[in-house]
Order: sequence, then C-alpha cells, then structure tokens
Amino acid sequence: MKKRELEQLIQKIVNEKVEEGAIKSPVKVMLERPPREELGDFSTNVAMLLTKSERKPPRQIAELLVPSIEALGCVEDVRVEGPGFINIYLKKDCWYDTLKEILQKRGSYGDCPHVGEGKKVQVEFVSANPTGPLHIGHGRGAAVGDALSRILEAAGYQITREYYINDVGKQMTILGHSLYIRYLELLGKDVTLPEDHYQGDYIKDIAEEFLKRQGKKYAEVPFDECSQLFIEFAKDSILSGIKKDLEDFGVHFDVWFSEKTLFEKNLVETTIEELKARGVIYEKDGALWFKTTEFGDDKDRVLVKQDGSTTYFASDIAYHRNKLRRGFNTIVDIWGADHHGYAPRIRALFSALGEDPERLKIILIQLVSLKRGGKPVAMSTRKAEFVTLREVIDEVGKDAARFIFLTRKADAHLEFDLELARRQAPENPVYYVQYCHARIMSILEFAKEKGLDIPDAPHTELLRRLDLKEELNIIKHLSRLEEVVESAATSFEPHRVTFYLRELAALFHPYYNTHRVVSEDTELSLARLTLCRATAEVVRKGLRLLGVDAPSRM
RNA sequence: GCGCCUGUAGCUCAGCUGGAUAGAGCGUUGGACUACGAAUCCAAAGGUCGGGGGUUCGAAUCCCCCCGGGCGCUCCA
Repeated sequence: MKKRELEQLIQKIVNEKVEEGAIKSPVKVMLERPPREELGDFSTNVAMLLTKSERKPPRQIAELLVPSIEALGCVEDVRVEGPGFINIYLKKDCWYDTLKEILQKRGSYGDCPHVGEGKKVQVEFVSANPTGPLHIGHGRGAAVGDALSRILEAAGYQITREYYINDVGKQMTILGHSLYIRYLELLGKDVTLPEDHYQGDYIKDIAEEFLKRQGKKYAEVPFDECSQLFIEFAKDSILSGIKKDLEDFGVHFDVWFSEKTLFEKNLVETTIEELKARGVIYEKDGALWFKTTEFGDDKDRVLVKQDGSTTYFASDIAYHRNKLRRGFNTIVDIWGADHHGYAPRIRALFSALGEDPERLKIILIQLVSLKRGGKPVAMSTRKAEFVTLREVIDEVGKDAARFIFLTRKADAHLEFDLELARRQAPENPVYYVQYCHARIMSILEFAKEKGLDIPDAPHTELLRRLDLKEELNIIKHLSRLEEVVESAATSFEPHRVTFYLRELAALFHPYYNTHRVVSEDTELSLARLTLCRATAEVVRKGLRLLGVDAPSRM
C-alpha cells in the first residue's frame, strides 16, 4: 500500500462528509508516518486542522471519520491517539501486494510518471570554463546534476542535460596565449608565462601535442596572426578531456551549448533588442544598462560596456532567453554556491520577459573541503594546485565518489576525505549499500544451487509466511520508494534517495544476521527469497538513480 | 555596511515542507563467524536543536532581533 493511494481514499471520505454536511469546510488530507511503529502505519492530522472551522475538539471530529476509514478494505484498525491524530493500521496482506508489485514492475518500480506528466525540464550543470581540467568541486556538481536528472526522469519529466561552454572572451585569448608561450618554450625560445596566464602543467601537455601536429611553423609567427588557431586547439583539447572525464564519471550530456553560437546567431543582440522594446534598457556613461532593479535586483547591470563589447551577463541572459524559447517548463541551473549573487539578475530577466521566475530553479552547490587522512588539502585554482576529477575517479572510483557527493544536501558543506573514500572500510558508506545488493545476489545464487525456484508471481498464501516484524518493516520500507522518488524530484534533493537506501540496507543487514533465509522449510525459504529479491530490486533501482553501480560481487 | 547561505551528539550530517518521547554514520567501550558473504551484526554512552522573543492546539522547522561561521556585493569571466 502506497501513501498516495491511501491518501486519495481518505480524501474521498472527507469530501463525502463535507457533501453530507457533517463537516463544514473542505481540507486537504495529508498522511504521514508516525514516529513510532506502535502508532500505526500511517496517520493523519485532518481532525486537528479542522478544529477551528468546526469549533469542536479534534477527537470529536476524528470520531466522525473513523467508521468510514475502518470500512476501507486494507484497513485493520483505526485509533484516535494523542492530541487528535487518526492512526491507521493496515492489514498485512496489503503489504504483501507491495512485493508482488516490485517483482512485476522490476526496474520501473518506484517510477511516478504522474508527477512530471512528461513536462520538459532542462538541467544545466557543470558548465566549467574550457580553460582547464575539471576539479573535485565540478565532480560534486556533476554528481548532483546527473542524479537529479535521473530522478526527474523517474518522476516522469523529460530531461535535457546541458553543458554551457564559455568559449568567448578574454579568458579564451589568455588560454590561447598560454599555449603559445608553452609552445615557444618547447622550441627553446626565451619566454616567460605571465602571471595572469594559466599556470597548470596541462598546458604544457597540450603544447607538446600541438608541436607534434603542427610542427615548428609558428615559431616566428606573432601571436596576433595565429591566435585563433592556438585558442581553438587549446579549447578543443581541454574540452575533449572534460568530456572524457564526465563520461568516465557516468555523466552524459545531451547538449553542449557554445556561448559563441549565441553571437553567431545574433542572439545577444536580439535579446537586448527585445528588452529595449520592453523599456527596461537605458544608456548611461556610454554603456547600455538593464534595469534589473525593477525586478528586485540590488543594482542595474551593464550589458554593453563603454568599449562596445558585451558583458558575460549579456551572454547569460541571451542564453536563458534561448532556454525559454526552447519550450522547457522548468529550467534548472546548478551553480557553485559562490555564484548565488547572480540569481536575482537571471530571475530579473524572466520577469522582464513576462515569464514566471518560478520556472527557474537554481541549485547551489557548496564547496567541497578536501581532506586526506583527516588532514586538509590546500586547493588553489590560480596556482593550478587542485585535485582533479580525473584523479578522484582513478583514486577512489566513480561509485564511491558519486555516492559521497550525494550524502549531503547540495547547499551544505561537504567534507571529502580521499583516503576514506578509497578505503574499502566500514566507514565508507557506499559499500554498506552495495554490499547489501551483492549479499542478496549471493544468497539467490546459493538458493539456486540448492534447487530452489523462486516464483515470479508469488501468491499471498506464500508471502504470509513473512510475518516477522523485521520482514514487515523491510516491506514497508520498500513500499516507500515511490514517495522518496517523488519528494526528491519535487524538492530537487537527490540526497534523499541516498538516505533512503542506507535505511533500507540498515533494515536488511540485521535481518540477515539473525534469520536464515534458506532453511529446511522450503515454503518459508521461498517466501524469504522473494523478499530478498524484491529488496535487491529496489536497491538496484535506487543506486541507478544515483548513477552508482549495483555489483553482484565485491 | 547591504544581501544570500549556515549553526542539531566528540566529528560529519539527516530530520519527510508545522506534528507525538529529535535520528543516523563515524569515533569511543564491550561483545558475535565449524550452515545463505564479518565490506556485516549486537550492546552501551553521548543533546539547553547557537541565544532570546513571537505566531498556535503543537516549532529543530515559519516571523523578528542578537551572536558565531561561509559566500557574494566589477563596465571580471
């Protein structure tokens, strides 16, 4: 029995009471899980919500509803407890239906298409500048963005994963020039890399590659005459590295959106024209301003500078206007938390274009503080001292890294201990869940060798053998998957799935340790094997939503 | 100075959008493998939910004020 189903049944009862006149005002029924199992499987606070409009004590209102709820097929008992909670106890047979449903739906169990109804959502994430390799912080953004996308897909949304490439502007010229300098260095020229250039060794590697491909023919060519070539080469090389890193991290983007194309298609200009037409653009001090203060921003923002060049913000609004034009119902931007100040301006754009700013959902990713064996690791982008995503993948593995990134709310600081993450030790949380899956697969294997044939569609008769409290608790937890997916999707918080899985494993491991699955009692064995199979199915599904593998052996 | 985020057990963090006696993991201490995987399990200890007010049947959760931490306040990208 799922919460949503029971919620609807009780809502119907309340609505009937309202029609009959027994209750004066309508109320939305919300079920919740009581804090302790003695208080039932579900409970509702409707009676307390109605005290004011009914002018009756909550318990009296509750009693009005109890008989109809008791009459529901799945309900074993209904009690009014505490200040006026209506606590509902379900029949065991209803829980066994959960197992049947899991085995029938398999990988699609937990999906809730009614939430998204096929609406289009764009998720833009990572979007790191193509001036250097991805570092561990980008990894967190990648893990969150991808897991969120997977969860939204399970919730029935149509997702476009997108990466925005900042491939224009001064930084690109500096990148190209950095490569140029390293190239000349290789040719034995006496040059030094300016301080504001990219210092990382990766530029040297690219320079060697450049030399191999292009030879020495640019040795005497001034940078001004070959800048485009160097810029393109550096950018393409870095970008293909980024793509490779992300693929190996299990993240695949549908669209790689180039900022440059905004200019090529005149979209920056068109956007400014549209804003002009809407009367939110003015000129001051030789620059062109967007009146964002009209929509809640602190100060107005420059779009075209005195020297005639456009700002980064100009590209950004053109990009977001383009997103809107592409027909996404919701636009999700995942940013580093240090960019939070930009939110009001982008929202201002939505308002200025007559769009609901609520369509833009911004998720901020807090910084990762990196440790190694409990000791902090210093990071400095400028000095190119940082731990790259590549190193993390190679050192601790994709699964452990992704899982750890998803053990916290996105906007909370995350401590990432490289040594801990790499260690296959109990304190490493990913193995707790993966081990649960591997363990079950091993049990199923064992059962097969014993000649036990687990039914694909077990009868309730058989499942009734699962009457231990631990067994029912596991089944009840399994029944929550859809709720968790829905809440993770609507709150944009993928970490909820992580916690759910840990809880599930924490129910299964002790059960396994105290009760034998495969025993002399064939019927009981089959019932328990069914439970195991359903559990493995849900663990696998949950891990898939996080982009983490569910190994059969570890 | 202004704005956003944040403060929950020794440490790292959850807390289901306002519910009943606030929960995990790690760490600490003690215990469990001659039957399905010990990457597991069992037990113990650990709290003024930063502080103060307010809203109401009810607050860790919502509002205001302080205190502490982080991050933003470029015609930078």
